[in-house]
Parts: sequence; C-alpha cells; structure tokens
Amino acid sequence: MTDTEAMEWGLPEDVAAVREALIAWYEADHREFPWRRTDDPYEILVSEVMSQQTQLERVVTAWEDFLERWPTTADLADADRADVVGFWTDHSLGYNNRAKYLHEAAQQVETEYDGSFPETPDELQELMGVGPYTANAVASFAFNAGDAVVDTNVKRVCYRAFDIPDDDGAFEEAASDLMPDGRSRVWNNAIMELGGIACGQTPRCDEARCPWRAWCSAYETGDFTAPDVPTQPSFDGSRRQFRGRVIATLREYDELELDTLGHRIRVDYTPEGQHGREWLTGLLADLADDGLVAVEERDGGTVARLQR
DNA sequence: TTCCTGCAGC
DNA sequence: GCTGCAGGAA
Repeated sequence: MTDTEAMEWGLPEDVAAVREALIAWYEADHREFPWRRTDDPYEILVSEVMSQQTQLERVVTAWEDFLERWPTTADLADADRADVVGFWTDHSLGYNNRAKYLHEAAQQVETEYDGSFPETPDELQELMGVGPYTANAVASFAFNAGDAVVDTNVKRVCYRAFDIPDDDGAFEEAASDLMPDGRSRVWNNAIMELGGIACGQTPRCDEARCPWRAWCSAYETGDFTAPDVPTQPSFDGSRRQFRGRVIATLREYDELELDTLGHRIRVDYTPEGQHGREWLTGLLADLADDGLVAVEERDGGTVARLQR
C-alpha cells in the first residue's frame, strides 16, 4: 500500500478508548459460567477441552460432574482410562479421543511437571491434546499470561469492526495489537463475550449495547458479512425461501400493497434498491403463474393477495 | 534430520 | 480444535 492510498483497514487511532470501552462493558455484565470463577489451570483446561465440541449449557453440568469425580490432576492421572472415556460417553461429550488426551495430559502434569501446571503457552502446548488455541486459553484464564486469543468470534468481530481482511496473519496481528499488555484474562474473556453476545452471526448491536458502535465499520455501513457467516443462500434456495414468506404473509393479511409486502418479507427491502419492487414483482409474477397469488393494479398501486 | 504445510479423522 | 501422517524444503 502506498502512502497516497487511504488506509482501508486498521485499528482506530484511540486504541486505548476501544480497550477501555470493551472491558467496562464486560465487567458491567456478562454470562456467569462456573469456570470464569476459578483460576485453577486444571479446571480451566477441562472446561476448554469440553467447550471445543459441545454447546456451553451442556458443558456446565459435565464440567461440574467431572471435577467432582476427579478434582485434581493427581486424581485424574490415577483414574482408569476406561472410566474417563466412559464419563465422556455418559455425558454425550462427543469425540472420546479428548477424554484420552485429558487423561494423558493429567499424567504428564504429574510425572513431567511434578504436579504443577506449566504457565506459558509454549510449555502448555507440550501437553497432549493442547494445541495453540487451548494453550493460550489456559495461560490467559489461569495465569493471566497469555496472548490474544484468535477464534472465530474474535475474527468475526475484527473483520466487522475494523475491516481486518480475512487472513489468519492479519487477524493475529490485529488481535494482538488490540489486547492491552498483561491483561489477557479479562481481555480474552471480554472479546469472546462480545463475539458471543453482541456480535454473533446475527448482530445485536443495540440490544446488547455494543461498546464499539462508535468505531465499528459494520455498524456504520450496515454490512455485517463475516468470514464464518454463511454467504447468501443460493439463488434458488433463497428464492424458494422468499416465496414461502410471501405466501405466509398473505395468509395473514388478506391483501397487501407491494412495498408493504416487501418490508414484511425482508428487512433489507428498499423499493428502488437491489431487492426492491423490481425483484418483488418478478417473484410475484412467478407465484401468479403457479396460480398461488393474484396481483392487481388498483388506483396507481399494486396489490397482492392469495389466489382464491 | 528437523521443520513446515496440507489434509484427513476423530 | 488437535493429532497424526504424508510430502516438500532447508
């Protein structure tokens, strides 16, 4: 990029304000998962491994049961492999390979680390089943000694808010620049909460009082596409979907004027826009051909109703 | 040999 | 998301 070109993406000038806004938002209110109330690396590891494959509500019970049965790495290391795998199956936790890894990792901590967890991401990665992501999560949440977490939530937030391009290196760099030094515990919790609560696949900016609205590119432009959000359904699929909505809407309202119907069936309807009158007229014409809908011109307007 | 990337399978 | 393996690079 030359210096005459405008910077199309990057973090805001006032990164400090961006950081403070997010942390304040997180601390004011967030979901209370039990593993957010501990800094025991073993308990954190168990929660991370479980979370990789299961939705969080189910994880809560499993996590509590697991730690009740094997409260420490020493307990887990002494357990029979079959019992650990059996627990995994009984709690529908999916791939029981992970139970095996967890058991193995506990034995590693006991035999190779004398019963006390390593504290840096690099050392944590030595544990079986612990890759870059999990190592960083444990370092952050247990020891506040991690780097910026980069998962799909973080990517989505960075992509939307700051137009970071869909590239792993760029995401790493942006996430890292964003995180305040030495605050990985609260920061990684906060940015993942943002991606889960305010900036999910379907954004809830205002409802969740997103702290980044003032800086967010997507909030400004209305373009909330993201790398992990399924791109527009295929033309046929989406057309079928909208045909269904037209029918359902007309069943409810008897008859509707063209633009009113348009707004009822899609939020991005604008009469003159991409999916406007022209698009809707074509859709209605098809439905009329199929004998499902009647379209009438009435004193300058167009009205649609179900075919009687 | 060691390291890295890509890919399959869990 | 992680491991394990295959094939290519240093």
